[in-house]
Amino acid sequence: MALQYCTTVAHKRFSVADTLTSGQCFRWTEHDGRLCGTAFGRYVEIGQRGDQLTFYGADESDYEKIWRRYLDMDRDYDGISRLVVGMEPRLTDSASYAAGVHILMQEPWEALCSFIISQNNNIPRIRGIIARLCLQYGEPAANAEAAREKADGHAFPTPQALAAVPEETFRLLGCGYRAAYLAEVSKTAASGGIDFDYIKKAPIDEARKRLLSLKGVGPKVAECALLYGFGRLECFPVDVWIRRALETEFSGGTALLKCQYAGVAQQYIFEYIRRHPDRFKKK
DNA sequence: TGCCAGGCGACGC
DNA sequence: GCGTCGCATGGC
Repeated sequence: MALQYCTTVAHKRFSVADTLTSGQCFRWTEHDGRLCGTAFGRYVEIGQRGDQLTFYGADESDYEKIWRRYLDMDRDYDGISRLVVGMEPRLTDSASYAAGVHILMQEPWEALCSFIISQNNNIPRIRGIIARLCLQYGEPAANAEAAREKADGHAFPTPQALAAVPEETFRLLGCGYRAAYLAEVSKTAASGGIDFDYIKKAPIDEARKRLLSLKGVGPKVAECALLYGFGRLECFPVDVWIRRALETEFSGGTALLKCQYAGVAQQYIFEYIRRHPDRFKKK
């Protein structure tokens, strides 16, 4: 696609591909070696060569205002990695595998919906459902005229847009039994019943309590939304894969689950599992 | 073809 | 509080 602007920045030990395909989000697509997607209403294609990142379709202001924060570029991940490995030497290898993974600062509403949809579901199907929702109900990104026909050129639908969608339509889009959850949470959010700003900065157990009060949001979905959508790096989502890893590799327990950067440690474990799936398949 | 999926709510005890 | 079960649907 012809994109009018591009901005290049350098960043050591960051991998945009590892970050955007590490299970934190379900929207980015890869075309011609670039990661393509929309967040905060802007479309971008991100290419990487070594430490050089190029944001096609983004000017410097877009990078500063959106992508720098979305990709969490200002945090000291080297320091966090050293801290995590210091607490848990068994994570040395996975921390190095996943050294380039940052925690995404996604829009809270998108993260919440995405992980409601993700429950008891597989990633290709989750991606399909979210793509159809965005294409049907999400606004096209203002800077991506040519991407209008594709889901990755659309914003995630607002609570208001989804609140107007009948539950049955969510079913037709493939949501299955999660359709009821999505319909209800959309109505709640659209009527102001979810205080996203408060959840961002509330004491963590209070933030958890708020999300757990929503139908269709259990411990796993709440932890994912908090970690990937509310910037709460102390959260540690436990899914079936992580549970298996904890049972096999960390059966003696680990202090990491309660550390300030538990979510980063979880990402290291998750990345490790992804690279060695045969070790963790269900028996 | 079945089994499984980045789980949750309802229910019974 | 804890264990069990049903749930929609498509990928593999």
